[in-house]
Amino acid sequence: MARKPAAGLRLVNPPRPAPGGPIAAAPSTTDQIVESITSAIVERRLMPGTKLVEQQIADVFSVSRTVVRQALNQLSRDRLVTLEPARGAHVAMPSVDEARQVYEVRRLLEGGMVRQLAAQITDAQLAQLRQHLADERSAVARADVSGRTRLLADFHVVLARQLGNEVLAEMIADLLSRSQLISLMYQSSMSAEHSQTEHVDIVDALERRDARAAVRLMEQHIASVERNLRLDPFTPDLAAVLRPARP
Amino acid sequence: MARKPAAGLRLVNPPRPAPGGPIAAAPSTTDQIVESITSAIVERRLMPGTKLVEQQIADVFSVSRTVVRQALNQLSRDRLVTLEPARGAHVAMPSVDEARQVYEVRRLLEGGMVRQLAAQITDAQLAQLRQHLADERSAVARADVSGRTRLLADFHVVLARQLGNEVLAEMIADLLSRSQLISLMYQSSMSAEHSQTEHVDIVDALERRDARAAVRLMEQHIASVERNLRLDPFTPDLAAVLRPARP
DNA sequence: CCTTGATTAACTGTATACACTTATTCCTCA
DNA sequence: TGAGGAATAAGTGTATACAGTTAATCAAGG
Repeated sequence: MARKPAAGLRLVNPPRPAPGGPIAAAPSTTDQIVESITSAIVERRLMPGTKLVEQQIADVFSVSRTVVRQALNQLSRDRLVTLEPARGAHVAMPSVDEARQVYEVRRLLEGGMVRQLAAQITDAQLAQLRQHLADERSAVARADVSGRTRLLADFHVVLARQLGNEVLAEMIADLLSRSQLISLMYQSSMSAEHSQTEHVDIVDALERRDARAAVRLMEQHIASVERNLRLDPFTPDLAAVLRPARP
Repeated sequence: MARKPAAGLRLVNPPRPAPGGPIAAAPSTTDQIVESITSAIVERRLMPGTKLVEQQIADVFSVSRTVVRQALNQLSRDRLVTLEPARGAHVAMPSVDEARQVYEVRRLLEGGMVRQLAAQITDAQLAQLRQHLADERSAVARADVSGRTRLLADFHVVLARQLGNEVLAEMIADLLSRSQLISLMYQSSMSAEHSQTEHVDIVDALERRDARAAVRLMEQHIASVERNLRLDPFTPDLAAVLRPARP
């Protein structure tokens, strides 16, 4: 590897964005790295099993290993990377068991969530959901892969937020990122169109304030996502799973 | 104010002795510190709001700040401590809103959990639950405060484990530690005896394989725990909440 | 040619150094 | 006396150094 370009004298301004506006919470350098690696994983630029060498990442972001280690620790708590003592960090490879458990918890949580939401949703919130569905549809139509993936996942978080429960929303967001890792690892055959129409059905049920139907549709939706994974224990998608780690 | 007498923190547990028994996964130094601080918080030796100075903790455990910072980062992801940039770590002070949200999620998750469990629980698992109830009763009888607190919380995790869902079990464990912080912050008036008998009722329903009753009892149990908090927004327990961080 | 063991390189884990930020102390002056 | 503000102490954020461990390389022997 070539020598590092003299980075020792950059004491002035690291990539800190201007703190001018009504910012909520300035994202720390660590958070930026977490975000960067997370999206790299979810957008399949980093395949499951890929080794994440601290110094390499540090060079990419022009920071020290200290910061990178913090980021990797956070990612490991999100289960997106695994840390083995003295062996380093790797993009996680969730097992079939773990996959099933994640979807089971999601059915539990999100089923209960829409049951409550059906009882208290407002017209303004329904309008917000309709808008979200329109965005989804448009992303699907434009074949905007990363946009539609994000929107299809955000749908579930928006529902949680509408319950006014940030604790729930964060848990679901965590489960969703794990779900996305799982679905890329097990090569989901689910079409985005199908997911999108199921979302529409759920919102329709919510609009009718039909709790029972909303729960049933949400559970079916998650089950259908799970069913479209290739979870057959004997023939996981080896090509995708074992592809040599070369970004 | 007079100068602080240097020893603001009394964490007690210095390095843990060699793990003699069956090794599961060698707990790293960081994990030991996380565990130590967690139990200090849950057992009320560290009150909400207490500042956690990195160097002091490092001295207690004879490690460098590097390790302590890792531990504090983990704890902050568990929401047991809050991290403010350049201002340090403090034992978290969950808001009334957050408290309500945590219990709402617990009702959702644990209600669904016992519903499923009622449909599939085995006699061996029931025996394990009975044993756990006996342990609880004995700890309550002996007035073993920290033991009974732990056992009453573990009951919920045991149920999750019996579903064979480790993902669920970990989520519930996280929610429980947050619940414990909440209940010590808002001075729960709930008696351990009452909690214990409610646990018995839940197991009874599971033994009858009565899913509906089990769900109802679990939801009532969690609601009753929540109801016994002093969550009145206008008169939180200021004495406990605002006590200057001086053990 | 494959296996095995020693040597070397690469990488992680922890400690330490130092810059920068926040809190405290203490002096000055109204 | 008390408010303001510079000086100072305390504490956090990041970089770097170094020890210990794992993985890779290569040599020799079966």
